[in-house]
Amino acid sequence: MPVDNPAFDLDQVRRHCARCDLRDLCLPAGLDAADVERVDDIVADRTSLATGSTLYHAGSPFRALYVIKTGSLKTQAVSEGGELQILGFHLPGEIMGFDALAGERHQCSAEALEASSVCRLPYAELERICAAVPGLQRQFMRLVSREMGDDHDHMAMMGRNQAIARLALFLHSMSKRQTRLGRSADQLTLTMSRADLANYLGLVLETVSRLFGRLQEMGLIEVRRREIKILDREGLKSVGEC
Amino acid sequence: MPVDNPAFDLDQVRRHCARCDLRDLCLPAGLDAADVERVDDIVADRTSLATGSTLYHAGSPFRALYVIKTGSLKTQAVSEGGELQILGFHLPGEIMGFDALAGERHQCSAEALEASSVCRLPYAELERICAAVPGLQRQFMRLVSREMGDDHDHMAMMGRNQAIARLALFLHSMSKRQTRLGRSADQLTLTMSRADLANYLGLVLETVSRLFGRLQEMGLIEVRRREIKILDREGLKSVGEC
DNA sequence: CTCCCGCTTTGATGCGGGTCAAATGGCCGC
DNA sequence: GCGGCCATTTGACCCGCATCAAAGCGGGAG
Repeated sequence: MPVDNPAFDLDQVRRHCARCDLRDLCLPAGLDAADVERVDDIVADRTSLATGSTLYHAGSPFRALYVIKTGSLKTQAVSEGGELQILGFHLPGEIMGFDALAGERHQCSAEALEASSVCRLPYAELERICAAVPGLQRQFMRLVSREMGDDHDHMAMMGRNQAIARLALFLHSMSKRQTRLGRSADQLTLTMSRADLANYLGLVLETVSRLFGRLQEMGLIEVRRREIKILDREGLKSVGEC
Repeated sequence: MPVDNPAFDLDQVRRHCARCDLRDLCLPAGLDAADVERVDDIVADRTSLATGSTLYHAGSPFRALYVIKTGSLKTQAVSEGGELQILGFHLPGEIMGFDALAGERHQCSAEALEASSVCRLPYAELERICAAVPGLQRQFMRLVSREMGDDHDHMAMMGRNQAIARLALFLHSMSKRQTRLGRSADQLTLTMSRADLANYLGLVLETVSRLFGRLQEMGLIEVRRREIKILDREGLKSVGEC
């Protein structure tokens, strides 16, 4: 599963939360140096994932949580009837695998949308040091709570029954999430296919494609393949309100 | 907010997780008697809620989590454009308020669908004893994880674009959740209005009403107002698969 | 460079479900 | 028991999105 690249200075990438760009977004946020060190110690490894490779499969036993370091992933569940539903797209600093806790097994699969890397956190050890480091416990809860908030945004989006409102809301929420990472709010690089996006939004891919066209004609965005530039944030927001 | 009824033996209802029917579903699950006692001690109060009354409002500061003891509630969020989205229906044993942790404020409102009661868990104290009681920490995580799983079920439902599949999936998942409570799997008493249900499913209420009719004609369920009897579980399941 | 394959766009058509409208039925207060 | 109100059902119409089909477009392999 881990992809080693001997030509690369692994030590720089693999170790030390203290030097990670995401430290203020991730578990170490708010901890002092000594406690960051303790988190650092339980990170089992920092795995690289190629595009399309799977971090975990639905049904496999739960051992660890993952925090995304770079790249992006999608989570998806398959119903008994074989219907696939994409549950979310996940960006750096976000925690993954939490829905497995209740049942001891992963409830969905996670797949890399581009070359990505994640930090693996064996749950047994995380649990142990959470009890010892109160600030970590709190920050962990915040991350999980943030995931839940993202899920609620997703639901609110699926609730709109104008298709164009869904797409507008999606773009708006992606833009908002990008800013959490310190990236530009107006320049999005979508890493998922139109088919993935359509599934996520509860539409078919042709509709999504047409709607990108419509939003562009309206002067709200500029589309070039998966590169999206937001030209009129307010206008986009109002389209999102049906 | 708390409704006192002096004719009722409060002590029996209000205190003692040890005697609660939900103890195996709720936070005390898996704890020994001494630890259950410690959980008991931090339960600030066991509040009664009348139909339509609000447990917490979106935007209000976060202080406590709640576990439902009896009855049912809905959570809903209002977008900036004033659009309302029902995020979930919540049954006894489920934990509420968790999505507020990330932002210090409640992100959605919670309203009782019928006469209900909840146990209030001040978060600061819960955090404190979670660190001290490892089994509690774990069970707390399980409850939160279960909430997340329910949210994912909701998304999978919204993803189906056949309206009748959504309703069938909803009925199926409610039935499943009922069984967690030891209730009959085939007899549902819906506590939400058709309008609430429609909003939850991303449909309009007329459509929901017609679909109940369709499912009844198909011999899969029996509808009488909000009382639903499931006649053909397998058939219902296959309708849910589009 | 060229071929080929998968992703994306664009077009034409039909139907499911939204919308507007009105009737029915239960429940509560009086 | 009666009247009024709100929840729910039922009906008619029409639009938006799914469906089916085909044409661009870009990127990777050779």
